[in-house]
Amino acid sequence: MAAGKENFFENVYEVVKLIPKGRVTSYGAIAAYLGAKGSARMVGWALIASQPFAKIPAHRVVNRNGLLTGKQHFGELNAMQVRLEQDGVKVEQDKVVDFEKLFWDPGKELL
DNA sequence: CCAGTGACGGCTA
DNA sequence: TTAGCCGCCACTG
Repeated sequence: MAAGKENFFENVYEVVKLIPKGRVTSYGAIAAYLGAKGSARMVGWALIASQPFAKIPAHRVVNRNGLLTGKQHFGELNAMQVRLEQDGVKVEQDKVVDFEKLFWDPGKELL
């Protein structure tokens, strides 16, 4: 882990950690905020790497549909949903309820 | 070195 | 409206 691209990962962790409780965001939003607009996949990759690294609320990051696409990487499939519910986010069918309302844009709320 | 895959997103048919 | 394809960047085999 020397440096360079790691900056991108570090930025992802920073933003995700700044997500307020009860709020959620999307990969594309983070990617766009970091300047990697269009490369939302890299954000997902960063979260996978962030999982064992630190306590990153990755469960607050979902896809553009508000679907818990990454629940599979939380160990148990319901772990992500449970965590979201503990944060005050309602989840139905592995999907965030009122995703638009709970959506937290780093480039808009943070900026 | 080349090919396939992946926690996504946007466009086209 | 829904379904399918391509594009993005990085990692593994």
